[in-house]
Amino acid sequence: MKVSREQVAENRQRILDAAARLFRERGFESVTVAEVMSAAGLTHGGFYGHFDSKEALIDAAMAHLTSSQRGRVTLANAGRYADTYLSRQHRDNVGSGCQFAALGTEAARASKEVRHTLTESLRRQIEALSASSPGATQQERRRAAMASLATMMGGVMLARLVDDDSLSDEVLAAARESLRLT
Amino acid sequence: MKVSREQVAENRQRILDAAARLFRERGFESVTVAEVMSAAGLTHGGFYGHFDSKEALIDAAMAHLTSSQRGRVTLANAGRYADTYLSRQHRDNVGSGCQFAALGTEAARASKEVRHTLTESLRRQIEALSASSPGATQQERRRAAMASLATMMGGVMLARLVDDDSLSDEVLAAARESLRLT
DNA sequence: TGTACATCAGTGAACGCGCGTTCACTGATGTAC
DNA sequence: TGTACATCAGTGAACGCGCGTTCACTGATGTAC
Repeated sequence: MKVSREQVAENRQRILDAAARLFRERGFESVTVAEVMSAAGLTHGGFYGHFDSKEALIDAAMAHLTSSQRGRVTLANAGRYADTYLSRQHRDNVGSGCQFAALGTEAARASKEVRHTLTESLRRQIEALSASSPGATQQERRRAAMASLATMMGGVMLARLVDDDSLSDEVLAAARESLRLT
Repeated sequence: MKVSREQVAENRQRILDAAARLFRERGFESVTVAEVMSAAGLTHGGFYGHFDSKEALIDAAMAHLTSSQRGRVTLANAGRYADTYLSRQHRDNVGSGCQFAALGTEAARASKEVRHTLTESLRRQIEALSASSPGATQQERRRAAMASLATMMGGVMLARLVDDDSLSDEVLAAARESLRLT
């Protein structure tokens, strides 16, 4: 049955929200189109009315996250952002967390489009974080921001893969500590 | 046809080498058992004589890497290791590089066994790097080592996913620079 | 504003391909004598 | 040391399941009058 234009737009958002959460939780490959549609309250057949392919959904979901998360960093200063990023809260909620820490190594092998989307997203995060990073020159602050992001993303990635809670906490604390010193 | 015991052992090593390379290059899920066997110069049917399942191969391949890479860090001091790790050479050769930078976000969702294998591998890397890390106490050196590893792994992960060569180089340089300051 | 009809978003069955896994078979190995 | 035979690593066809994708159909929407 046909649905209203508003309903179509809302369904599309629900598909993107579900995809963005499921992809972060379980990876691009092991999430099925049918699961995404079901999580969005729809049936799988309607998927291709919204997207050309699963690949296109991946790209759209990454872009959706980028736009919905824009501006987050600038709300806090660099140190506060790092503490939030390197928290147990973030580590334990991969489905609503940073797409780089959740999908980074897979994204490196993703389509040209996905990589481009994520590159632009990273660029914005670097710029936002540069503003509140230490350094005398713009380039120094930019470098500090890039290094901080690497530490944060690497730290959360490691904290998530480790199977020992105490080591995981140690990794988060060590990364937070090292960012406090910069 | 039956083959000699030495040949069996050599074949097993070839399967593990091929798997370790292919998994790092393309991820656990998109590499097929048949591809691994073919890369090892065998046919897919013989796979189950060596391993119980693809999952068991993933675990064995990660353990294989861990044991074959043991001791690498200790050969150089922390700074030299970081420069090598954060090199274009490493970034551009994912198939022979660090398993965490190549597979980290996928590994966080892998089996209990794989996560355990990687946790032990990380523990060894932390200990090896601690020895040449800055800090007055053992705990400070350990924390410095963990933070450095997070920066290195996050840096290479980001440098690989970015679709812009100059930004990718900048990320590597920024991470190297920040480790030089610690 | 009300009615008739064309449109089209969503449904669910079906398709086809790829992949992990199994299995009967082959023939070289290695052991018993 | 040489021979006969049991073992078993590897082969390649086949199986079955799951997933991305397609398609005929349904029925609510929204437009033309």
